[in-house]
Amino acid sequence: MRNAEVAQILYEIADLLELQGVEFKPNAYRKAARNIEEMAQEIEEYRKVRDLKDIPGVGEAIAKKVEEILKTGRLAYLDDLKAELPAGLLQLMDVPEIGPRTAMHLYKELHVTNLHELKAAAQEHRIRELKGFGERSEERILNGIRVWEMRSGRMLLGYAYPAGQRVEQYVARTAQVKLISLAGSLRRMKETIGDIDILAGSTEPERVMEAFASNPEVMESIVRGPTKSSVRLKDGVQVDLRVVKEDEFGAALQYFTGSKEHNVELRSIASEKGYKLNEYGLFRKEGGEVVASRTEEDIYGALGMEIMPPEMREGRGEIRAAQLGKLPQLVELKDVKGDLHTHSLASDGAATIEEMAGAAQGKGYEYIGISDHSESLKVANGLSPQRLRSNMEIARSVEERVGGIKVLVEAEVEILEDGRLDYPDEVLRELDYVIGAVHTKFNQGEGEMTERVLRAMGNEYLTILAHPTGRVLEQREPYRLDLDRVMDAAREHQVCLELNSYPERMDLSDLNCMRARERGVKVALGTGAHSIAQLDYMFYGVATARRAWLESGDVLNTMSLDRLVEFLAKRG
DNA sequence: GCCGTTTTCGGCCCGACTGTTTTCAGTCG
Repeated sequence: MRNAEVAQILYEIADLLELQGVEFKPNAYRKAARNIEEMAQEIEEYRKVRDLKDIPGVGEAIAKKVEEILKTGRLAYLDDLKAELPAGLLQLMDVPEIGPRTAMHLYKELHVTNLHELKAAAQEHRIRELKGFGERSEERILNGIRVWEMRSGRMLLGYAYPAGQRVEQYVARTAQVKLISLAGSLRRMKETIGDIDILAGSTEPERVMEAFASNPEVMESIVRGPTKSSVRLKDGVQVDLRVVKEDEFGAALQYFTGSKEHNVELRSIASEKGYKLNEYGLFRKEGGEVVASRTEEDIYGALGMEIMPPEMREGRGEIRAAQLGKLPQLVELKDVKGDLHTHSLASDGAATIEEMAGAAQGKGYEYIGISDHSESLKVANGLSPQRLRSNMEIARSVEERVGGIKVLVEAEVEILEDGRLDYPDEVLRELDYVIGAVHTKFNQGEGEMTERVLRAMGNEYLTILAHPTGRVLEQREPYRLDLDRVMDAAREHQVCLELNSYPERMDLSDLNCMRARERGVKVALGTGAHSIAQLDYMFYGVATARRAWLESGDVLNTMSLDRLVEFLAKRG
């Protein structure tokens, strides 16, 4: 059983307990679930060598339950909990504005057990008759259902970031805005974003709120207070704006950047030190005078630690590292010396090799890898060996014409159903390096898929495994693959795992990149760009690498051209 | 249910906003 599946069961327990009005336990279960979900190792392996109680948040009781889950694949306790309440009640809590209290209340008073019945009850005006509810609450619930029905999931970072920047710049034009920043999960560069958070510093919040609401991209206003407003943009995404005084900006930025787990941890440290931390500042508990508030550096500094980049603030050990002065030197965009995965007109790209090389040179890259698809991927106009060779010649001549950039000729080679590569070795040998990728037969079983990928990695010409889990965010689950074995093989054969920066992929994920780093497997950054504009996706790939605590030395293409060539020669 | 250089028992982050309230409960982030 996978860590995510174990965690899922614990999350479900938390939701059910919360529904029953049980205090504190839900959070205990969630904490344990989250730590299991994010473990570097499969919990089945972990159990063999260590005590489950060594996992933070897992004590006597949860350890026993996890044992039961791992042994039997299910948990009697969860079955019992489920038996006490209708299954659809959990679904109610997915509707914005409906929490555990409201869900339970509606169930007890109106016998509403699922979304369908909730909608009917609201439309028949039965909710407004309840004590504690009114016309407005009923409308709010109906609106919540509409939003729930409309929303297709979370927004991808690659699209949310530009949207956030647009709104930020719009608000920033207001004269009363002295300081402004993106905040929340967008500032932490999470791969998907629930809503966009923006923080402004100003002494005239009403004017800022006015400007915010006047943005032509705004469809409706959700809440409007003196310090907090929320709107929904025409494309459905929610944007929250907070306005604080300038000298509180640092405290507020820290607070609204989060994550929740990071903040909870930081607050308890503040409390241990005799302080109280909130969005207005760090205060002494006794007397209440301000200790720090103006900048984030001041806050973290007063708590006895270095400030860490927003991408790290996920409550994954960064606070401890900061206390010890052992924060990593995260990789930066400027460290990247070239894009290792791009496409040209020859297969399914939209630009010529010359145009791609010119754009790469304009970015200050030392090299670019042109990796068109291999022959069997017909939908992408995959190249026959003959066309591949003519592509190589074009690349050489481009190199001479454009100058100042090395064009590496490679290919994104299909890993066939049985793990063979789509070109014979004598063709692979001619390439500067080889990227292997799975684009077909996603539905193989875990054993079959793992063997397929391992066999391909055993090919001496394979340098990089592209988008190793095959997921497409919000669309397709990763294929069934034993990633632990793949990572072990990657280390053994010196194969690099790709962090494909295409917003829909972002594969490996931040957590999987962390696992790669811990195992000493190098990560190769590539955009999979099909056009010149998409070369910019490198920015998001670097951000994800930073979320994985990767340093420049963990990433293949921070190498200079000379070192890269040396590295490739050693392999092939 | 978990956890501990203030605790092995008694805590468990904290504040804004909304709606239905005469002082607060629920939700959200």
